Amino acid sequence: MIRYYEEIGLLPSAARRANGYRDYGDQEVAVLQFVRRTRDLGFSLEEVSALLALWNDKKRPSREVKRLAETHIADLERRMREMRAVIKTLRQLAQHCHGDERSDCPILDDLEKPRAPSAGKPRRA
Amino acid sequence: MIRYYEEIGLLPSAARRANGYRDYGDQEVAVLQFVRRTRDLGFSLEEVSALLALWNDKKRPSREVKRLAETHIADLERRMREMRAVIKTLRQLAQHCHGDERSDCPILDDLEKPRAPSAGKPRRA
DNA sequence: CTGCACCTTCCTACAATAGGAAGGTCAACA
DNA sequence: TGTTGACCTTCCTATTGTAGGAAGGTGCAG
Repeated sequence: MIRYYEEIGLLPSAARRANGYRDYGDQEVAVLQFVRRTRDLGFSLEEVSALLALWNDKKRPSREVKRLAETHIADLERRMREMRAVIKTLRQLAQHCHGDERSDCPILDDLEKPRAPSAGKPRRA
Repeated sequence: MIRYYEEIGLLPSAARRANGYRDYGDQEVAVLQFVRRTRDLGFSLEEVSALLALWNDKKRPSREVKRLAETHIADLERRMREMRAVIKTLRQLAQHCHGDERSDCPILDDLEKPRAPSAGKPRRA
């Protein structure tokens, strides 16, 4: 993955030791940790790239960082709302299903119906 | 996408008209709607495939359908918990950031720190 | 010396979807 | 009648990140 990050330009090319191995010092490790942390917080690699740039630019206004973070939060919140609606729908369906030996099943009956649940675009939230 | 579903065996090969075009009757359209609906509810193509099989098997016990649905619900709920934790963390970070011309930013300061937020595996929920 | 654990590059696959390129088909319209 | 335009067809590539195999090099410990 680190090699991939390097390849797409998210990370600068690492320094090499005499044997060709990548050489990571404290500074480089800090960058890698930064990337992992931002990834853990759900930022896309593109957003991580932007955050790295902001991180490296010691004089940028904090407004820019905050804006990026809030855009991401809004995105996560939208996805969470969609997810919540889906869960609600599914729970209702499951609730009405006997779940025993009988073959009639309101879950499948409902899935036949072509209506949409909530939002349209993102299928897998 | 339909062509892809056909290719991976999710859907049976569609009947063809004289000119080679795929021919969909009411039954086939119902299957397509079933797939779209299950996709909208966040089931993976593999799960959709299983649901289709259950749908086609008129004599299967509803228990099996319910089990599949509940497994999926549990999965969605897990992902939602992770998402909620991430959002909470991000909101706290954003809250302490001035968001103005000043360059000091607690968001970036925090991102340097290598601790993990909650779960480990799924990065992009 | 040998084995083993690492590293290197290159390439492939995965989940799903989107869309371009090149070509065929058909109905409508002047 | 001819042509335009909206479809369809297949084939191939890109996308977003991650995972891992294959083949080969490096270096340490026994």
